[in-house]
Amino acid sequence: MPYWQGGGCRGRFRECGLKWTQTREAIVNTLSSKSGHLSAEEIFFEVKKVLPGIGLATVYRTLETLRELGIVREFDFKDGRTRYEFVVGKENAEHYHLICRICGKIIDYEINPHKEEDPIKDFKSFLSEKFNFSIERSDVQFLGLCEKCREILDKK
Amino acid sequence: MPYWQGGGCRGRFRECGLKWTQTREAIVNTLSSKSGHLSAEEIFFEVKKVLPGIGLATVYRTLETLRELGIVREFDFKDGRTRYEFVVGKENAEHYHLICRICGKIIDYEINPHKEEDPIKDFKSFLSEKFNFSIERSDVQFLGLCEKCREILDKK
DNA sequence: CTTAATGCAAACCGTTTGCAGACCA
DNA sequence: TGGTCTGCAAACGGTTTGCATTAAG
Repeated sequence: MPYWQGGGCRGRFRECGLKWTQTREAIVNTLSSKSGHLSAEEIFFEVKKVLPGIGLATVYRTLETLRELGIVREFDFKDGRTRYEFVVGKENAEHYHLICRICGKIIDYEINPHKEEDPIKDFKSFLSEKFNFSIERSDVQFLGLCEKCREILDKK
Repeated sequence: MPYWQGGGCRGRFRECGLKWTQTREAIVNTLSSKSGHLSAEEIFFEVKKVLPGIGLATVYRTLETLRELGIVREFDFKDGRTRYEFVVGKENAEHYHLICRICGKIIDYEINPHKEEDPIKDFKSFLSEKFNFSIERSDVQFLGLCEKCREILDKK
């Protein structure tokens, strides 16, 4: 059984005086098993398979709690819905996204802080110092054309 | 008279078979005179001072057109509304934003490509090559604490 | 005179909220 | 048992759309 089930997350909830319910466990399990960037609705339908009675509002409320606890992270890919990603086990990892403006494909480039150095670490230090600003997290997206869509465009 | 009024933008509109109307001119003038990151509603009320009969839908439709023409750029600062910025005259400039999570203040760090080199140019080249992806524009935001809010927090 | 652009109001849609009932500690 | 949490449905708010009218070229 993965370590966070009934473990890490449950403990974090309890420390904060929050209750660990089957609904919350189901949502955390979905987030941790499905990789990628899920929308609230996608999570809702996924959890519905296990708990058919779940409500969409509960998913939103749980996601907000999970975000406050640092268990999930929000992303906005400008498609009209917020997307969520499970970050337990990679708390300090940095994400960089390449988003294709044609097909919407998202390439996730992730830095494992134990292995590699953040490629824009120096730039962050520079900005922190220049503006006396404490950077807590970053949201770095590059928009453009993926390989396939560029090939299709080139042929036209 | 600034060069874009009845000039650059008007020409760009005509080239595309689009009409240059007083409404569009008023919106462009507002965008170019008010610096910063305006929401559609802020633009709406600003233009209303000159054209009281303007409708909010027209502002949205015009902003979409301006975005397609590359005259404005969209930003999402996670406050629930899209923000727009006039980019004529700084087409190749890169923007980096520091956003305070307490007061919402946005520090805009802009690179003038004629004077300075993009601080994350190498990282972009690296990603482009690694994923065979053409980066057209970037959206780089750092969230954290500004000087004042950190001082307030420290005193507590 | 033709076609695009506008204003209005209603629709849209992701998200939030109020509340009565259910559940965890 | 007491305080959360949940599901439901209604509300919310930024954005979009349909349509009749107006205005640009």
